[in-house]
Amino acid sequence: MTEPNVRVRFAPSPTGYPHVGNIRTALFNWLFARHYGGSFIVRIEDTDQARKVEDALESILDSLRWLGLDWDEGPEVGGDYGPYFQSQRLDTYHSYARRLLDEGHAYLCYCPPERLDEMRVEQARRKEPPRYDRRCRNLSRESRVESPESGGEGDSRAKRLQSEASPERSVSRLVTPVVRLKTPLDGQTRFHDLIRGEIVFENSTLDDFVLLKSDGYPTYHLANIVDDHLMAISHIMRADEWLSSTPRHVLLYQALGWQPPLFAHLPMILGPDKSKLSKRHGATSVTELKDQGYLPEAVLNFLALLGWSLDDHTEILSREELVANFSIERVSKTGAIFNHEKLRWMNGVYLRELRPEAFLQRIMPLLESSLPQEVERPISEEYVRRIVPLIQERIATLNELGAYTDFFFLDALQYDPSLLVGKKMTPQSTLTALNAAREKLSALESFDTDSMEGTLRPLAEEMGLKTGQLFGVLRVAVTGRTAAPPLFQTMVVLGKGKCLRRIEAAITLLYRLDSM
RNA sequence: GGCGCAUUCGUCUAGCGGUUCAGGACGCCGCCCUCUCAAGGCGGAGGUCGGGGGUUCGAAUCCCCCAUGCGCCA
Repeated sequence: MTEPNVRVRFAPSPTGYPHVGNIRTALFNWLFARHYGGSFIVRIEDTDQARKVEDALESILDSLRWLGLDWDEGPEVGGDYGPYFQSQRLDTYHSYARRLLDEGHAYLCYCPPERLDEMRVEQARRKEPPRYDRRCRNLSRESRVESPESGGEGDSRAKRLQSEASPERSVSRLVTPVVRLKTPLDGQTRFHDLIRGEIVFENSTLDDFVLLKSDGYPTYHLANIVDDHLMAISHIMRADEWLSSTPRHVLLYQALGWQPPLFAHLPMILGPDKSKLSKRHGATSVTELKDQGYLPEAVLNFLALLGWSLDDHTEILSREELVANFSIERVSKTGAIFNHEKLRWMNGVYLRELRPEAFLQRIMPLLESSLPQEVERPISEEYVRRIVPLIQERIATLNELGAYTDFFFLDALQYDPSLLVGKKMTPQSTLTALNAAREKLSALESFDTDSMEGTLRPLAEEMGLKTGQLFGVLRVAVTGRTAAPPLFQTMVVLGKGKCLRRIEAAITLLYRLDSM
């Protein structure tokens, strides 16, 4: 606990569903904050109105809650540094843009989009980097007014916002300029990254980037810096992809006379093709993982290990252990491919670790919702409690529940009769075996595993069958599947009556199969 | 195109100059257990540490160059 006043933030845009990469970033920030007893802040970067998605915000917050990543300040909980929605902080951005303008660190740019487009096309043709040519950087006030291209349009609201930001109201009434930062023409901008060390950029490779857009909204750069400073953020932990824009941010901090926070750029989460993980790689949102039957504690553990490790052998870590051990020093530099197979394995580990009662509580709602219509509701908890020990170590995700449980609830089984005929067996021998087993079982007074085993094993021998052959036939008859929990235990749960009925049904099926 | 970052088994990673020409995990294969499937146990295949130069008595570990990948800039 050597870092006092740790304040970190997770700043998602509500433009889509909670991507695992973003949530992993949230997780690292949260772990860092909790490790040092600092604050974890959620700030919503909702200035891009065009890309806003309706339920995205709720979905993101739900994901955080699902994983148990609680925030100290932000939506729903408030805090001393609010508001925590950037769309409610426009005035703040405007005042800082104005200040930069007043102090000569920024200028108004009247270049219309068409000109910028042409410029880019031309730069691309000459294989030059696309950059703003600083045409408006040294314009006098008069020439701006007369600038022939400056007939920008825009809705009146945007103009109003712009005029608030502009000290030159007479000008801004005619056009809707953007505000650009006056980037140093030479020299270097350097900063220290906690994960990657010293990073240096030549200022000559930076252009005069936009701070305030013509619609009156700030760019990511401006809003970010202003908010991080005003919210007293101590460390910025964000994805690698922002590394390239960090020199711009540093320059902005300098222009505003502020001390920048510490930076730590996290490795990204990649798809199997090593490109940034996206929808086309399959399930990428935490919501989807939840729907696929993954446990939050497994996802948390898995995500923590994507880009961070404790040592050379620890794989399973609880939330508390993660908090206790997390450190930026052990964050790796390279992007990590999201490996579903490993997540599945880990989920199985967590599923098996659950106390039977806890496991029961997790699966009850799923059984209620996913079992076929014809199964009577409500599902009996008592009954499921007897099934739990038979399935808990056999499923790796909650979604695999159905395959292992439906036959416990169904009345009549649907399966391919040919499955009944085992290895090195014929329909005839199967039929004989089934009939014999039915007789033995129906004669049983106590329908328990020992009794069944005590009569069925000798029966197999009598009939010249391997136990596996006999049991296999019965398994299919009783469960409709070739892979199922242990036969006798399954039969005990099902009960004598149901088992005998199913064996009889199997015999009927075999007759039909035989006569075909 | 420019700039930046990265490069250890298929994948996640350990390794921070010598006790590691490389350890663990997932996945894969085999064996054991076993009525099937799992779980579990044991074992195996899989990396000339991207390539090339240095530095050093000694480098996966330090430096340089190249290649490749990714990201940002539109």
